[in-house]
Amino acid sequence: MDYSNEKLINYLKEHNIKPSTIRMKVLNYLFMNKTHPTVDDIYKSLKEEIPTLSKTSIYNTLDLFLEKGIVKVLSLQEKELRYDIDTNLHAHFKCEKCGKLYDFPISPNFFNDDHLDGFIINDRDIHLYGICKECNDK
Amino acid sequence: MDYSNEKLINYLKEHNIKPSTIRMKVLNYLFMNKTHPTVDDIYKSLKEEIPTLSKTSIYNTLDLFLEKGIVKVLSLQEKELRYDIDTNLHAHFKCEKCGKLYDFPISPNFFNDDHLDGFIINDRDIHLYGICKECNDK
DNA sequence: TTCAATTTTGTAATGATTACAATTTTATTA
DNA sequence: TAATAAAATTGTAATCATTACAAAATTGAA
Ligand SMILES: [Mn+2]
Ligand SMILES: [Mn+2]
Ligand SMILES: [Zn+2]
Ligand SMILES: [Zn+2]
Repeated sequence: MDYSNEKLINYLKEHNIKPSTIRMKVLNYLFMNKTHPTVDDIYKSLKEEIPTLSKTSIYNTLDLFLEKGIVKVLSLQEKELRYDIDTNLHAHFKCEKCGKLYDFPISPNFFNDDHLDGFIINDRDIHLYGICKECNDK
Repeated sequence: MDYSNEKLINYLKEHNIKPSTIRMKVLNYLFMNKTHPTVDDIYKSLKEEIPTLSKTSIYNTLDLFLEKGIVKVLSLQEKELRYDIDTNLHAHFKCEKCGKLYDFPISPNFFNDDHLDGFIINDRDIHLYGICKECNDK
């Protein structure tokens, strides 16, 4: 079930983003598909309901969302870029077999490390790679 | 002080890599510059002593080193790729001001997490971003 | 409705990486 | 040593995701 226009508009406004058709569609997609999609995933899916859609618009929209802090871009191995609507602190596990990207929680004081005294940490990427339980059980 | 040819050749042979001029030069560069260099860093530096050097050779060599497991490639934010001759478990801190990439140790059982029971972890990337002590003190 | 601002589109440019064939170097054999 | 084969290196062209940018469409105030 898609999000209501009202909810999407409010969410965008709360984050100082002027609502527009495409911004609402992309936001709805990200809310509905918490699979850490790529630019192409988003583009291909939305292209079906908006045949005139341009990929540049997806880039523009995601760049704006990044700037306003409502998405985070994950730089994975093999130059793979994925977008995450969940900007709260958490880590990721990428299955090398099925390609699925799993979330898992980490503690905020994960990095209370003497070696980093005096360092200001603004951002953290914790990416694990391997075989997920599901693929492993087969 | 550069590494001796003998040492470079032995190191390559130990890792099932046939020694060659360029492989030795790249390996020596990586041993001497533990700064997590980019392809371009390596290319530009070696180009000075080997004017005929082709960038393709750097790509070839690093791909071979990766395949044989003697380097690790770090996929950082902004699509930045850096090469690390230290393949032991450790984490990285990138300073957003000076650009320097710091190593810091982490414990092997860092990821003994219930959420990952049944998952096989083959590789870990822990990348922090912020301002380093040195930049911060200024 | 008119007009300006903003959004969206479409196309061309960019730039890092890759593919691949030609050349050079190295090692092997006669 | 010379001839030959194998491997390494080079140089150029192709690829492809992303970016730049100008044109077109849409929106929203006056
Ligand atoms: Mn996530
Ligand atoms: Mn390192
Ligand atoms: Zn899997
Ligand atoms: Zn710094």
